[in-house]
Amino acid sequence: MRVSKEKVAENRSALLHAASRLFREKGIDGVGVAEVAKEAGLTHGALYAHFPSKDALVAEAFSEGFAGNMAGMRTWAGDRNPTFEEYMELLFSAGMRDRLAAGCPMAASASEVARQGEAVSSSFAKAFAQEVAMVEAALDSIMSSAARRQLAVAAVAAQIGAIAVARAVAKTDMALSDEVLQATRRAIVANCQEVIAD
Amino acid sequence: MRVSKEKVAENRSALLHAASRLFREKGIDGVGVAEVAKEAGLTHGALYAHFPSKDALVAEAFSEGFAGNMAGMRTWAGDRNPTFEEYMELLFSAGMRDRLAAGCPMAASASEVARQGEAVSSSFAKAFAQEVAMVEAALDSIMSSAARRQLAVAAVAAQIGAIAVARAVAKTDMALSDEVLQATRRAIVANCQEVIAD
DNA sequence: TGTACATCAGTGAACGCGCGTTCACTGATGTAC
DNA sequence: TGTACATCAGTGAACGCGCGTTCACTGATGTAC
Repeated sequence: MRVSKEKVAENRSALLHAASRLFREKGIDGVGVAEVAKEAGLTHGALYAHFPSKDALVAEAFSEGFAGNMAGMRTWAGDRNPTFEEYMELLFSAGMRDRLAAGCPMAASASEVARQGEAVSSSFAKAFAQEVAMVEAALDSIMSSAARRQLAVAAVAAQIGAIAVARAVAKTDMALSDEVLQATRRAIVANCQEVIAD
Repeated sequence: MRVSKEKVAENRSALLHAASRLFREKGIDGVGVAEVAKEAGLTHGALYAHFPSKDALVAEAFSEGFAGNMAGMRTWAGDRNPTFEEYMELLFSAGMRDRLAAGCPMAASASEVARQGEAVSSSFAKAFAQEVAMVEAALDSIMSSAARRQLAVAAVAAQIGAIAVARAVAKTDMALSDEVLQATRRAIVANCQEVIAD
């Protein structure tokens, strides 16, 4: 039966949130449209009134999840201006590794995105650029803009790798998992300090 | 019909090679056992005479693929002793990004491994440790062993992230893809030089 | 060395299952008068 | 404001399909005598 315009928007949002959470948790191929719809309190048929295909849902859910993550980081930052080191401590923390469902969708899906369609790839690229911009803004203004850009790109790429590796080995070697986060963060932060010192 | 012992070993090897290649190319969930068996010149039923389940095949195929990749790197190194910088140039190259089927299985499956069983996680951890050891051996002996270890762990984790990100955005933004590889490699190499300079 | 037979890798049909997607239908919402 | 009706989000059965796994069967291999 037809539902109110408010309810339509609400359902669409519920579908995106459910999809975003489940894809991060179980992988894109690991979750069916029926499970997403059920999680949102709907049946699978209703999903196709909102999205033309699973692929379209994946792309939108990725943007949604990333936007939520960015908002979470802005909340964490509050009104103080976190330093680069503080950002890195957050991004490479055990909490980031362990919060799969609410964490960064880039780290959760990095290797899978390469096999998805262009819409998903484009969403990923946009999200990456946004996170780079956020990190760049936290970098000391002493640095040249080119150096800031390079360091921010390296920091975000390294973070995605470190989180993915830390998650992959967590099931069998927690000490290694912690070491990966710490070592990668220290290398990135040390490089930042070196650039400033020059 | 029964086949000779040599043929059995040959078929098992063909299954592992096909699985290893296909999983990297299409993802673990993206390839069925029938496709793997067909690629190896067998029917799907035969696969279960060699492996008790798909999960067991995945774990062994991962080890196989990683061993092949390590062997390839040793061939590339030859009898000269590549420097850390040379290793990084290889690991962060466009060729590494583009050679999905023959490239490093860690970068191809990083985010998927977190959702697999313990056998796969254990295979991943072993492979990671081996690559770290290889990179560590290339590091200047001036460094303390702790510093070498930290730098090698960071380098391999950052490389996995950079390759995964570079592949994810390659479909829509090749300039960004190239930039990610270059920026991450430079940050890691610069950090190495800084450690040496201290 | 030759023969009889147990072994078992490989075949291909079949299993139940969940996938993404479609569609006839329902009935409350929103709109035109 | 009240009524008649078109719209369309949501339902749930059904589609063909490929999945991982099982199993009765085949027949060449390997072995025991």
